[in-house]
Amino acid sequence: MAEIAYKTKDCGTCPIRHRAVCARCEADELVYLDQIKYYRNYEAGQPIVWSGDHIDFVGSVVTGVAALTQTMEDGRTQMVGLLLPSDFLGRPGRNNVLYDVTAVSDLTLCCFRRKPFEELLTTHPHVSQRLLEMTLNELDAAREWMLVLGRKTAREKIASLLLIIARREASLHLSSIVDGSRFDLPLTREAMADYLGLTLETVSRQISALKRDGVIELQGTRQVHIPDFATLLAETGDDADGGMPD
Amino acid sequence: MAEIAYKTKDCGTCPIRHRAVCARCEADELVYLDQIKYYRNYEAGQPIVWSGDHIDFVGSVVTGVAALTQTMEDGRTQMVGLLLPSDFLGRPGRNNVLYDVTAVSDLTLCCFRRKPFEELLTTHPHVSQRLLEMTLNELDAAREWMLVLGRKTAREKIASLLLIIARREASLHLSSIVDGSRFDLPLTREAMADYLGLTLETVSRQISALKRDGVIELQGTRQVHIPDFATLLAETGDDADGGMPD
DNA sequence: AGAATTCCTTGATTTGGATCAATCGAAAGC
DNA sequence: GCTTTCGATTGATCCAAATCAAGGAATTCT
Repeated sequence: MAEIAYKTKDCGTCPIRHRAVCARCEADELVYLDQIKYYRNYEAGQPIVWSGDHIDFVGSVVTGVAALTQTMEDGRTQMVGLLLPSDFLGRPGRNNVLYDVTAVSDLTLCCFRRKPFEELLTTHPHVSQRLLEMTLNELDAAREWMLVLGRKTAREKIASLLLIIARREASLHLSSIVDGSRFDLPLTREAMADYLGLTLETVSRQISALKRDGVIELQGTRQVHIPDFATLLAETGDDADGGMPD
Repeated sequence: MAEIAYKTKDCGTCPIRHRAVCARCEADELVYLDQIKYYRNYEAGQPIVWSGDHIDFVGSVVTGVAALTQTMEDGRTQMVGLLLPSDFLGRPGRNNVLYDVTAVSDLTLCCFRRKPFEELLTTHPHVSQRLLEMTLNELDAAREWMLVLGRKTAREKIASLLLIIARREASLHLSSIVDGSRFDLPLTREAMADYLGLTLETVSRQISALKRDGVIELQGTRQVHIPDFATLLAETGDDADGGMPD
């Protein structure tokens, strides 16, 4: 079972605290958030909540990876959300979860009890504005994902996923030496298949093909090195610019 | 080109005005919204904005259907948003559009100039809370759509789309005699294909198959009658309950 | 009325990815 | 050290949907 640790220490990647609260709030709000904040730790593979469950917290990923998945009656499953560090989990105003949430790797969540968090939303407008911004970003990501699911080939799907992960890795290590061109895949082949609407065999074959063609290099089965981002980008089928910012 | 009509009359389905503003605001806010509100009309097939364009308004669909689509270099396209009456268009805080937006049928938008609307968001917190709620709903819809794109068969995809449209139609005529079991498809076969990640031939074949099997009835090519919702639901592959509310 | 266009249907063939099946390597348990 | 387990790889075969192709029905244009 998940160990629940009540602490008040800072969690480096929490976007609510750091961007919405710290940046613009007064000290008393920090104290308030600290009072309703706690940490949850999960091991790789553990379920966090099941679809339909009551849920009394929201939170964000501090370390590790969590996945939202939907399952059909006959067992077909599709991942519909991939939560990396700093991503937000949970939906204010809803009591029940619509998706299965599982820890894909070892995972630490920074959680807030839902009721007081919802109160904070009504009393501190910029928190809900920050949440709106984050949700809109997530919607944009979901729509890019739809293009991947609906129209890309297996090879393009794999290339797209590798690029997404590489970029996220890079953004986590902004100020460091790491360039994002070498990283550990946080997903099994099966999880990648669930993300991309493929089978794990096809994922394995396409990764082997990309390796054979020199687009990526592998150390063991999980550590990826991208010798040239442009080559990988060309394999995704996307435009070179990929949507200009603001 | 789009006719831009400056009017102040009420638009029946605008969720910002009716749910977020009318329900909880004072009269002066209505006046303010009226000052920045105007209508745009488009004919079926007309583009509204292209990906990358600057956009200076947000708004919501009053009548008709609009689509957000993404296009790859080689012309493959995927619809990533289907906007029916009462759906919101545009992203506060972003100057440029990420998707092509087109009128699928004749369309009327109720628009607000973006800058004053964004000011309203900061001065009237419950508007941004309402917008958050709407965005979260859209994200849920996007995630259900991902399951459709990633894991469903062509037949299940068609059944799912028909059910989505039937439900939306029904919700628009809540208090009327119409039961949603008979409606006009607002989409061409090609638009349905773009929605579902299929070709238009496959869409046509599967619709013919559902008709042959008595799941749906057709009057001409667009008017659909659903004799029994349970039968159609069974064709979607979804759970019978389909995610319980709250 | 006839021609052109748009939307849809249906048939024949191909193909990319699923499915079924065997094997391998690394880590964990006894 | 040996076995079990879990994740990954690779091969052989199959099938659902794509592709290629021909027409049909309804609407608009001339």
